[in-house]
This record gives sequence, structure tokens and C-alpha cells, in this order.
Amino acid sequence: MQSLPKDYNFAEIENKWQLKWQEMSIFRYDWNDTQRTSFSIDTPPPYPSGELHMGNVLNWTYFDMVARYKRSRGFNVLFPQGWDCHGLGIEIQVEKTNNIRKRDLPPDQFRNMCMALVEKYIAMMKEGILKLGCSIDWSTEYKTMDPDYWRRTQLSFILLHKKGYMYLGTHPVNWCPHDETAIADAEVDYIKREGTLHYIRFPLDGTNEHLLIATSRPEFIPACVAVEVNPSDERFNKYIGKKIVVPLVNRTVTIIGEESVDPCFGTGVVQICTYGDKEDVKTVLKHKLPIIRLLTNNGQISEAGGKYAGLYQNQARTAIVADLTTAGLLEKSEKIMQEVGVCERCKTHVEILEQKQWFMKTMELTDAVVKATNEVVWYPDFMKNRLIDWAKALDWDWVISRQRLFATPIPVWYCKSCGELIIAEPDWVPIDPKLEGPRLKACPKCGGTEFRGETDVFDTWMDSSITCAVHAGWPDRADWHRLFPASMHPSGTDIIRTWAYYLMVRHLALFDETAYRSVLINGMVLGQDGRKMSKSLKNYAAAPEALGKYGADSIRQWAAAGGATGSDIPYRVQDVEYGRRFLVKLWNASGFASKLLTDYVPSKEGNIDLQPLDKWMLSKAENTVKKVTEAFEKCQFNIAVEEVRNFTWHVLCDAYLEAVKDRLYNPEAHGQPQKVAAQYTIYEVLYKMLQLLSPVAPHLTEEIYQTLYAEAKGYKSLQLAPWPSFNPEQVDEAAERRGDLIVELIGQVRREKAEKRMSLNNPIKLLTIYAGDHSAAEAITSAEKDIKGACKVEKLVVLLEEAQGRGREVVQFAAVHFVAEHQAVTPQQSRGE
RNA sequence: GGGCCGGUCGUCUAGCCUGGUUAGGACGUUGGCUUUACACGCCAAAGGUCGCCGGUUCAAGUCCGGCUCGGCCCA
Repeated sequence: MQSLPKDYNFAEIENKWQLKWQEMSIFRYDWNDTQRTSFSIDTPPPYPSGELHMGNVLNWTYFDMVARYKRSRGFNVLFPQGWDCHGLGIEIQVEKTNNIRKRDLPPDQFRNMCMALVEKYIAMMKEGILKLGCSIDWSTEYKTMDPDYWRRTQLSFILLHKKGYMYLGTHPVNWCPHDETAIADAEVDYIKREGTLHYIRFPLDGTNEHLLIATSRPEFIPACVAVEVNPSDERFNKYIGKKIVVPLVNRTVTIIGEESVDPCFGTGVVQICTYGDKEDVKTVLKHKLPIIRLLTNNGQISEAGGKYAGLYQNQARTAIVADLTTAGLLEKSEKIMQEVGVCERCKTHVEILEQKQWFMKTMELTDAVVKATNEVVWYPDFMKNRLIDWAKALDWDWVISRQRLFATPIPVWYCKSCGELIIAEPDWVPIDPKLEGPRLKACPKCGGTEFRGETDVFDTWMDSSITCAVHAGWPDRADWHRLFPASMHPSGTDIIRTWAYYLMVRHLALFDETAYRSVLINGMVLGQDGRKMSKSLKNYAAAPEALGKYGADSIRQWAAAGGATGSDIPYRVQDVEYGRRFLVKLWNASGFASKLLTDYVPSKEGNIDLQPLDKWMLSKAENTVKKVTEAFEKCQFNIAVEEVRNFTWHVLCDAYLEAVKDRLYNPEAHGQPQKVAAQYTIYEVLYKMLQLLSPVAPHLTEEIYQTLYAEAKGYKSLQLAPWPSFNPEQVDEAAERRGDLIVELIGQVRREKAEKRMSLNNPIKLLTIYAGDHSAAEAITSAEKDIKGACKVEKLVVLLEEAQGRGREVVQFAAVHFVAEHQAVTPQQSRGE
């Protein structure tokens, strides 16, 4: 057996194995292998936003631990990697860095600038993922901005259109006036801010009376189409059906009754505008009210606003409040706290505009989504509520069209003469309708030959919500169902409502099947101070820097053990340092083992004369295998890591290795077979620990495996070795009880020396043990040589009798006491001074 | 206003589903020790009325109800 170098050089080891694993191609999904069961991980393609951050590190460590664990459990694992390139984030950055507006230059040129930026970011993130040591099958790498990926997005749209799930409609949508595009509910954030509630007199038609309405958005008065009160509100319900005059524009509208009006808020009288908020949309639909389109796409007041046309909203608000004051119609204004919807990208107040857009009929799939979600296994379980609650709370179909540039084109055209809609056929894609016409001679309806290509593009989620199928090989492989539904979809607490939801709804619509069978949730990474990590809070940790400083195996331990799966975890350097210290400990223990096992020939247990402590060790190790395996099965990475670390450090190193050292150093006193038994035990137990730790710290465990075990075990990588299966026959409870006593006794004797400030190798002339009963005496006698060796005892006497107050107690085995007659030396002498 | 999650030594975290040992671990603190792997080590110590109140039970950190504080999500 080879021995390990003295120092642990993580940078060298990690780099070496990352390259060698790639050379060995051992992380490829094997399509030719029909023996092993497939396990597909639906790696969420990240949005390339710059360098890898600690949140990515947490996620990818989770994915990779699962991939490696499942592989060693005998699964044929698919661990793909793609990049979700499109989207507003990149467009905004390209505009900022080049100080341009996207509409100022040809779309293709702008697109190319976006692609260049994405490529740069991908390179940065990829470097980080490689350094983390992820066992990704890089032959699967894809980018959603590549036409070959558009093809899939476009095909999915065409198929869903054929199934009746896609439609072009004019509906109110969330609209960002800054980015001038429709956005989905999922892209709207809510923030608290102070607003002003204005109390305005609306004259009752044909009387001198008025009603006082309260509104925080007086600029919408020109779009007021009704006034509503709660029908059970005794103050106002007599007015229901009466007419009321909208001030400034002098339009007469009807007072309607509506139960959703809160009589306690404001004055209990509310104006309905098209559209002030989502509630207005419901009311308008229910009462079939007219629609006044007050805002333009960039947030100015339209022609419908009369004298206010052309003003931006805040200007219009000021003007209208001033005019109301002049007219004596503004009774008062007061500050209130309100929550408003803002665009998650640019934080602009989101408006509701009636727009012609493409939609997917997601609402009718809600029951199916909820049913499928309930059948999925969630880690942790309670997280499924987030998806179910979100799905049930949605009240609009999903707007899938966007008025952007850097995205997958919607493959449709409109006939210039009759307006007929032409949808691309499945074999036309990928296609960009802005650059190419439909592959038809003429319009099937009117025979026209001129077409207008759709300029709108798809929401980015249209790309990323088909990954379960795409990763599996759809639509190109006939056997893609080998990998579909995905075995596991990993998601974060922040993207359940988008990623997990859209995946489910798309795959259900396309294939009538669940998208995934399980979901693994990661929490957010917090700063050292427990607050959300951000550069502005100065609690930001750069992942590449941390990886360079501590190494992947240490960082991965933090990710695995920092907290329970699904919970937010703080990034704490102390945790990473502890991880690194553990690796050093394991390295030293392995180096120690390799030195003591140079003459060891791996052999079968049957030929080994196992001593009580060996049996104790083997049984404890077996129980550790059981616990760690169960933890990995439940994705409880923190428990798995803690179990292996504590066992390796304290049970294997502190207790067992210390106790059998003498046997290994002095076989003449113990016997050669006894030495071999200790060698066998160390060899087997250390190997098990390497395996149990390999999903978490793959590099170091591989290095030790290659040096100490590869030759005998025969696997070209530890990653290819089968996971240690728990063998109940290896568990020997009687041996554990006896071993516990022996270990505790040795510990107590050593502790006594420490307390007496004696050197540990200070000899004990006579150790008298009061065993108290037969079984304890038998246990102690059976390990007599190990005890003498570990405690430097010259003569050991085991008495059956009870101590009756004599000697020192062996804690946890209170009946057992001992008296040690130490050689009379001063501490100085014992140190050899 | 609704939903979900959490409140455990100075700090972070496990245990709670499936009630029952002295509530486990890490970091930090303090003291001791060079011990033929490791001072990035070893041995030990101090430090917790498990957010509050009530209930169930022989027994509650664990189950039930209420309250409170914090986080996230939604309206």
C-alpha cells in the first residue's frame, strides 16, 4: 500500500481530480445501459448574471451530492447543465454598459451584444461550477439562446396551440411602463411605501349632495367608469343604481353595489377606474363596464385624459389635485402606508393595461397542477404548500408574449390583407418570423401573399419551463421517457412560484404527465450577520474567492451542513474552516493508517482474529452507514455530514486509533494476528467513511482512495464504487456494550493522568479494576492487552468485587472503578526533562 | 388581512413527525497537555428555566390551543 504525503494540498488535489474525472467520462448518462435504473436531475439552467455566488454554490452542492449519491447507489444518473440566457436583465445591462436604448439600433445588433455579454457571464459561472467539482455531464450543455433551443420552445408552443392551450387575446395585463412590456404575475414584486389618500367630492347627479370617495390615485379620475359601495353599508346602499358625476371630466357614471368594498377603508366609497388595480379588472368584467384606456405604453396620459394628455402620471396627479382644490372638491389628503406592485427588474410601478397579447390557458389547469403537486415528493414536505397556494391564488392566464428583443421569437405571422393568423408548422422551427416568412405560397384564407411576422417574443419562462422534457431528450429521442418525468427538480424557496409552477403547468399541458417526481428545495444564503447577502450590506462573500481560499471540499461541507434542507443558511467562515480542519484530520488519519498498513494485505473477515474493540468499531461503523444512508435518502445533508464527521473524528480517530496504536506498534506484545485484526478494521472502516463522505467531499476522498485502496478494490474511481449497503449482521450490540466500557475505561485512566498533570505515557505500575460483576470483568479481561497498551500499564488486575467507594469511577459504568498506581515521577520527569 | 416557516447556551445549528436519558454538535471563551498521525491536535471546564401563557399526560423542547416576536410569500 502506498502512503500519503504529509501535507494536504487541496488546490492541487481538487484540480487534478476535476480534470481526471472529465477524462474518465464517468459522469455521462449512459444511453446504452438499460440495466441500471435512470435518475434524472432537472438542473435549473441558471441565468448568467456574472460570477458564481454563494447561493449558486449552495444549490450546485445539493445537486451534486444527490447526483454522486445516486450514482453510487447504482443509478444511471443524468446531471445536465444548461444556461437560461434570455431576459430583461441582460437587456438592461447591455443598455447600461453601452449607454444606449435598445430601440435605437437594429434588433440583430442589440441581440448580438446581449449574446456576447451572456457568453462572458457563462464563462465566469462555468469556471465556478467546475471549481466546485460538480459531476455534471458536460456533453449535455445547452444555451436557451441557441436556435436549437428555440426550436424546442417554439415546438412546444405550436403543439400547445394545436391542443388549444395558446391564444391571442385582448386582456388586462401587468405592464411595466419603463420597460414597455407585459409581465406576468410572477414578475411583480410588492413593496410597502407611503402614499397619499385623497378625499374627493363626487357630486350626486341632479342634486346638491355629494359622496366623498377616497383614492390614492386621483390621476385615474379621467378613467373612472363607476363608483361602488358595499351593499350592506347602511350609509350608502340607498344610492346604489343612482348616477354620480365624475369631477373634472363631468362624466356621469352609476353607483354600484359590490361586496368586496371594505366599508371601513377610507370613506367606504370607491372609484372604479380602468385600470387602477386588479380589483378594478374583476369589477369591470362583472358589471360589464366600459373601458377607458388612460395610459400609453410608456406611462403617459393618453388622449382619453383630455387636458391632461401627454403628462406623465406624477405630473397628472399634481395637476389633478390642484384642479380639484381650485374647484373646491378636495376635502382632505392624508398619508397612508400602502403596498404597490412594482416590476421585479426595474422597480417601476406596474400598471394594468388592456393589451393584445399571447396567453396560455393556465387557469383551467390549476386543479391538475394541485393534484400533481400533491403527488410529488417534496424535500422538505411543507414546501409544497408554496406551490399549491400560488397556483390557487392565480386569477389570470399566463401572458407569454413580451415586447422585448433578446428572447425566443413567437413563430407566427399575420396575413397583411385579411389578418389571418398563421402558426408555424412543427417542421419549420427554429424560425424567426421577423426575418423569414411563413413557408406557404399564400394565405389559406384569402390567398394573400404578404405577411407580417410577429415582433413579440416569448417570456423567458417559456424557454425554461420545458427543461424536464428537454433534458430527457424530447423531441429528438424516441426513448426520452427513460428520463421523464424528471426524478428530481431542484428549486429554491424564491422560485417555487415560477420555476416549479411553470414546469408543472407546461408539462401537464404538453404531455398530460407530471414534470417531476420530487422537488429538492434549497433556502437562501444569508450573510455572516444573518441578513440577506448583498454587496450593499457589506456582508457579501464572493464564491470564487472562497473556493480559492478554502477549497471546494471545505465549502461543500458548509453548504451541506450549514442548516436543514430548505432552510436559509448563513454563510459563515467558521463553518468552512471547521470543514477544512476536518479534512486535515481525515488526511492525517489516512496518512497514519497508510503508514501502519504498509505490510497489510487486504483479506476477508473470516480469516481475521477480531478483538473486542475491533468488533465494537465495525459494529459502530455499520450503524453509521445506516444513519448516513437514511439521511441521504431523505436529502438531510446536514445530518449525513455531521454523522460522518463525528464518527470519523471522535469514534474512529480519538477512541479506536488511540486504543489500538500499541497493538500496531508492538505486535510482539500482542501477537501478529491481533495486529492484522486492527489493520483489517482500520482498512475497512476508513474505506466506509470515505464512501459516506464522497458525495460531500469528493476530491479528498478520491485522493485517499486512489492512494490506499484503488489497487485492491479495483474501481478506477471511488465515484464508481457501490455505496456501502447496511448489513444488519455486522451489528453486534453485545460487542458495542463491551467496547463502550473498554473505551470509557481507557479514557478515564488517561483523563486521570491528565488531571494529575502527568504525561500520558507515564507508566502505571499497577492498575486495579473493581469490575463489580462478571460480565464487566469478562469484557475488561478480553481487552486486557489493548488497555495495558493504551494506558501504559505494567500490571493489570481485574477484580470481580464491587469497589465500595474505592478508586475512580468509570462514568456511565458506575459499577466499575479503578485504582491506578502511577510511577512516582514529577511532571518534569515524565516529560523527560 | 391571509398563508407558510422559525424563536433551543454569547453566536449559529440538530432534536420536534414517531412525548420518557444528564437537550446533541460547531464556533467562540477559559484551564490543562507535545501523547512514536494530526497544536489545523488532544483532554477538560464554564455557559441553556428549549419565546410567553394555558391544556393533554404518570411524563412536554417534542402533542393541542392561545399569545408574542422575527422572516418569507400572497392579498
